[in-house]
Amino acid sequence: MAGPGTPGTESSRTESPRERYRSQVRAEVKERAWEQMAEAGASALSLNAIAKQMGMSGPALYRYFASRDDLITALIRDAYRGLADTVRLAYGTGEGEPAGSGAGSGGGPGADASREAGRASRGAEDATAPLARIAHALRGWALADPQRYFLVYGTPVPGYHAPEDITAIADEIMRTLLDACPAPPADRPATPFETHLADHRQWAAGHPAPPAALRRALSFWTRLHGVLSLELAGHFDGMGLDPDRLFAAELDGLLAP
Amino acid sequence: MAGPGTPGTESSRTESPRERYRSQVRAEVKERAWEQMAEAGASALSLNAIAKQMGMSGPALYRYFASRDDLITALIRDAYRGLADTVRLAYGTGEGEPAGSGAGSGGGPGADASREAGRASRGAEDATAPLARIAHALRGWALADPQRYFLVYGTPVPGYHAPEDITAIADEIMRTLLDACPAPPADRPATPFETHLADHRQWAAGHPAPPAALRRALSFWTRLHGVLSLELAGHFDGMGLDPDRLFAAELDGLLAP
DNA sequence: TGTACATCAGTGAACGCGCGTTCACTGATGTAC
DNA sequence: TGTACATCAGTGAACGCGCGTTCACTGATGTAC
Repeated sequence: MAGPGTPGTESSRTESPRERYRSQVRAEVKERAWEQMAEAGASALSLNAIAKQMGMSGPALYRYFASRDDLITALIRDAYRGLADTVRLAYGTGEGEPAGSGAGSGGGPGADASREAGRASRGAEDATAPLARIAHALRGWALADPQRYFLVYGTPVPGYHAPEDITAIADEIMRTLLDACPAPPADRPATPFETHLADHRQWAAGHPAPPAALRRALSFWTRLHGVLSLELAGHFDGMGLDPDRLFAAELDGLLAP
Repeated sequence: MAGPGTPGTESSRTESPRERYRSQVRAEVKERAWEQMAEAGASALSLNAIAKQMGMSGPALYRYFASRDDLITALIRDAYRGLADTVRLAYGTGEGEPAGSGAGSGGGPGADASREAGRASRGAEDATAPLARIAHALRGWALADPQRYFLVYGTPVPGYHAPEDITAIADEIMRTLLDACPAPPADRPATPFETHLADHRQWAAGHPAPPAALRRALSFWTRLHGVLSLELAGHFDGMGLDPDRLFAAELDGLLAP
């Protein structure tokens, strides 16, 4: 269940040369896969096409992925992992992923290192600043590769159920959001919906967040996903408005009372 | 460009028997297509499979649709049309689409008829009531067939550009939202973002809505899409919370100041 | 009312394609003594 | 350091599949005189 200190997706300490090579090829296959997806969408992903692009024969890829579905699942996992790391990093350090970063990475080593240090060094900042940083990091990550975002939050494939280790990453993302939600004034009475949430918080099991924070984390998630996914899908394109400002306005409304 | 009184998608007045038959078959093809999409997603849609299911040979369908893409475009158009009609109807009458209505229809005759009557007969209702009605109708429409909703607002196919008549329907939806947005107190100063919107309102060209209403219509759209698309994609599934209440809460927050 | 013709729905065969995947095999790389 | 063996990456041929789409044709339905 993704304990602390989980190593990066591929490379791990003390690999043999062969293992290193395997990791490299696996990584390149995925990179080509992302390129293909960016060009024609997830449904167009083809093992043979990837192999050809890499100068190999089709069957060769079966040394690295058991099947096409296996590759896709790996991509989904990497997307979730990258998103979780981006969010966690933005929460912890005051900066999101470096602006122009490509689709690859997945938040390798170094993510853990600077986290707590960053938090401690900040003085008394606005209580909502972490959420704001997360929001911008999230958007940056999504804009860098919209199809990657949609692989996480886009149109579901009717029969598909993500394996447990992926849903664990999804939970991790929600926990980070909860971590980032400021505690509300303790005297305010809980709304009926907040009470409902307090009674149905499987997704926040074990987290000390109070009802109002549950509510806020949920709103943060659903509202930002709303603007962001419409932007990524191009629905604002002919409208004339500036998506940056729309996002900022939505974020403002979210952070203010 | 979808003027007033546009007839239903297929059937039109004084059809010859052959034309009627054509319309029926076209409609059945689409119905099977929706079924197929509901089972395995849009990418799995196959003309041959539809033909087999209808007891015909594959090439027969080319009498009704010029190509697979042509069929998909027709489905997208119908989805937009159905959504626009649902929203317009909810705005005009005080009721959304009848609860259990299937994927077919597309808001045939009768929609225009009862519209204005319904508006007139209501007394002094809350100014936000139309938006609330639209919201619930929207959700009902989406839950009735999630893949249909995602065909409109889901993961985009990278190269695809919708034909003009479809984007016209999208505009129509926005206009209805603007119609439904209550006028704000005239003395409140516009926020910077509202000013920006007032200066970049291509999507609201010709509509008399004031800046605050533009803002509200946009928020309505993005925020409801946020909750709804996450719900439809199943992201709330293991979380324990009640999607009905989450939606209601988000709607409340949207309608209150 | 009946005949001649045009329209059009649907068929079956065929084409070419690219897909995922299996299999037996070659050749290079690493390991053990 | 050198030899014997095991591991494993990659190949090429092959299988079966279903897809979209074209084409020449049959047979039923509608239309004109």
